[in-house]
Amino acid sequence: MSGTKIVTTPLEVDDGIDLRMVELFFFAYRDFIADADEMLKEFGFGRAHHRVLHFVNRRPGLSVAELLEILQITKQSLGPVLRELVEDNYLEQVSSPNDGRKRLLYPTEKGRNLSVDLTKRQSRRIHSALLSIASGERSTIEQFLYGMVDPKEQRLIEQLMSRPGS
Amino acid sequence: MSGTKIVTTPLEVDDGIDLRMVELFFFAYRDFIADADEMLKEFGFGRAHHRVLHFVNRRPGLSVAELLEILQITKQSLGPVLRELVEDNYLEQVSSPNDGRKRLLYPTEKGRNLSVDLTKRQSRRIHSALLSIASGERSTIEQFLYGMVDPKEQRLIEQLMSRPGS
DNA sequence: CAAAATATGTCAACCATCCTGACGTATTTT
DNA sequence: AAAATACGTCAGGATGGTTGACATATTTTG
Repeated sequence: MSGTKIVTTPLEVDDGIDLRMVELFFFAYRDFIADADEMLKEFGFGRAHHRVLHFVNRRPGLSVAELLEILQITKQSLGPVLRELVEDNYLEQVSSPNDGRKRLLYPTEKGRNLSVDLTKRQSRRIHSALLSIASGERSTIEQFLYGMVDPKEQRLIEQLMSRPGS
Repeated sequence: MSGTKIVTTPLEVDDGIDLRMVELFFFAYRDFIADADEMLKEFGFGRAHHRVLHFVNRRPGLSVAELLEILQITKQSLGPVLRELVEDNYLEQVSSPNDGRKRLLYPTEKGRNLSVDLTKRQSRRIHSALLSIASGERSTIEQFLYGMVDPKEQRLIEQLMSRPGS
């Protein structure tokens, strides 16, 4: 009854709601991801392929289990994606010499090139966005983005982004 | 043959690839959107509902056609989403007094409240990310995010983020 | 060495969210 | 009166994820 009355005033910046930042962040990401999506479509791939390609390139020799852990998806979802990437020669699977059960994932040169191209495109957008910004303030942006990550996850991604770990 | 050789060296920051920024941006958005997703799930809603709710709150009295324009989806995709939001009393549809064909969309108080709650949560994350940053540098972040948006779209979203235009 | 645990792959069924195309209806414009 | 517009809806399909169950190869354990 009373709760169903309609509201005619636009939602505005108040109550400490940082509407502007929320919307900017949304639109910025939308266009950022579109760069890669567009390129992937030409290859008949989707975002799942992109993520797999990226992390295998970041950590060549990853096992399937480790990849699932990072991506937080199920084996059954990964299956087709992995198969396609291997069939089209972007990745290869090699039985681990230490533990024959494990299939280690490596990019081919073709896979490395695609990964680089995808990242380069996204990187170019970032670069041009940074042009309008004083060179010393780059670290401010990094700090902000890092601060947006869940504190629980910060250590994990720190690790992921740094040197290959094992 | 030669192109299928496997690569064992990890992808690193070089060739002007801003790998760190690309990954930070990805993880930052992942957690940013997770805030809203989590809350939406409790209501049985998805991201499509979120976007509709948001823009109707931003511009009460929007027509269906205008909404489709903003969301860049089809009428058929919007259909079920709109129906659910209306059924559950988050939105109402009112025939336009000027043009009876148009159904203007308004949030109910319930819809306004949910929209505010969703945005507040995302805003809180932004706020805490900004805490570690010198107060004067907020505009740097804004400038960066704005610069990430397609130049073609910048005017459009500028307009969307400012006053209701119609 | 036999049994249990692990790593992976695969089959089937299901669900959500988008899509295109076609058509119906109410309303307004010409 | 006819045409165009705004909206809704029905049918069919693609994608990308899910869970459960089961098969196989390999390693670890008792």
